[in-house]
Amino acid sequence: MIIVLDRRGGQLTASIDDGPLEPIGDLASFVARLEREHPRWVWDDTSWWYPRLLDARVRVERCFDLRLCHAILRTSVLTSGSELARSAPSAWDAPSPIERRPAGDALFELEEERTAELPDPVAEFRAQRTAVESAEQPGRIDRLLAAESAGALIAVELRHAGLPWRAREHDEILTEILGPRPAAGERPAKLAAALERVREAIDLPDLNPDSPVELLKQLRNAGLNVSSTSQWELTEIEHPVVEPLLEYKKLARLLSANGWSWLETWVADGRFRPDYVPGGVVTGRWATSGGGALQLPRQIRGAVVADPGWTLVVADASQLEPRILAALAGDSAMLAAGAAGDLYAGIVASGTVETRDQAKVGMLGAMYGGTTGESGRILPRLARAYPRAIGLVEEAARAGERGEQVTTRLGRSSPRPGSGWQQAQADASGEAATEASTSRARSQARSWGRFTRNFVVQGSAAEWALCWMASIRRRLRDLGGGAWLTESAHLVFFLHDEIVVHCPKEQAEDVAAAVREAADEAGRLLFGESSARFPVTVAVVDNYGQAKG
DNA sequence: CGAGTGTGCGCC
DNA sequence: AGGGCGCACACTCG
Repeated sequence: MIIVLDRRGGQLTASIDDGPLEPIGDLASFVARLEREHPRWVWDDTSWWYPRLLDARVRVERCFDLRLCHAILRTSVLTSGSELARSAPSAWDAPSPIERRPAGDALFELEEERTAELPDPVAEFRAQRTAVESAEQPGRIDRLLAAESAGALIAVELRHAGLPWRAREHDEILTEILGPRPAAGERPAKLAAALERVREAIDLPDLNPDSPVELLKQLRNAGLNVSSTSQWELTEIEHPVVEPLLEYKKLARLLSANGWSWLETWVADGRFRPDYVPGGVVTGRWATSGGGALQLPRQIRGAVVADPGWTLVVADASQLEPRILAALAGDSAMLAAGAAGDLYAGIVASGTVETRDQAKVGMLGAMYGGTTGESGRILPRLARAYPRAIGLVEEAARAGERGEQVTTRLGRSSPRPGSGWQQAQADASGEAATEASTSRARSQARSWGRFTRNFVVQGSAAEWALCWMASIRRRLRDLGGGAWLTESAHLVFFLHDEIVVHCPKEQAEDVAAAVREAADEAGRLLFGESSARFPVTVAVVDNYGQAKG
């Protein structure tokens, strides 16, 4: 059963299995009643519809998020011949139609106006189905649309549930590292002490360390040969100011990014609720807004504490990206290296490199396009041992340098380079080409090649993660046996290749098993019965800080 | 005064 | 000459 929901003009209507649009009355009771038939709900934007349903304690199993699916179908090479991809940009291509309203901000008029202008979801759904059917392997892109849409549901559920957060533990961590919370406008004791040592070391009592421009000037005055104040450059320098300055920067970073004001702004009622943005990154990874949820430093993860009687199941996929690459390429030698356990250890065991760190640095360099230093030296050895895997990323890079698109396992394609890029390439090969324009074009081409090289791996890994999470969600729901979302095991955090489940203690073992089975299922969804393995590390802990990452 | 830009650093 | 982000802060500009 397919049910398309429409909210144009502020009027809620529904079309069931291609029937006419009819008014639905109360949204939550309508959805709750029909959900028993296991329909696929089709709507313009999950982030508009689903929070309302969850607030009324109504969950749905599956949906198509037309806006997210539209973005995929417009760009994918698999559907590039379709009407949907060839027509002019429409309202469906508009960026982020819904901004979260700060509490108490009355933007009601604005929203009314917007609803009136929304495009027709029924027509859009038909166009999308036609586009999918036109694809060479419709199942591939259809799986991507389903996964992307499942992700949209999960994103709203994550925010609804929130990440359990203890202000008291957070404060203790900050006090331990920075000293007690100071009065407004003052530096915490340990930060002030580090600054004092910096000022002594270069004898500048009124140095302002928070201004990179001034700091750089002063460091150069003091005789340090640096071109920036970044830590990677400072660590190379032998000077008494370096140690205290790096210490200061570390503490200042914690204070400004995740200090007491962060806590007051983003944590309420014992929960941290960021906005997750599925499809927020071109590669298909999620973005977040509000509180920097995807950059939570390890230092403060100890503030994530399970409720009494509950526990956290933390799971991350081991060496996900190189495993994805091995599977994409069907590189049997690399698949074998990952078969026994740690993939990097397997590369060492094969005799390709000497240490685990070399294996890791070399693989990361291959996937990111690193050419210098250690990774550049190791790459030739990897290329000899794993020609298919390394060949796949090299080919993706060459395609990008030619301005071509590349495509992930399930069919998300990289964007075409912008007009500026194409113009630069054209200029460099034209009559009036100069040495400068040629070299600029080369540099831009290589840069785009590094992007497309990484796109296939990062994007396919993001697809695996979506499938993994969707499977976890389904399994947790079965475990819950009818209990409401937050009253049984549920997802509370997601970080590219890592998830956290909050569950009653007695469910922990079942949850751990579900998470592992879901990883196997995700591997099959992407790669069928390949020999690719996707092991996950699972930890059952009281607080997130105890899970080793 | 707010908007926009650059720097630096947190995460994967 | 290393991919993808978001955020805070300093700073500039209108």
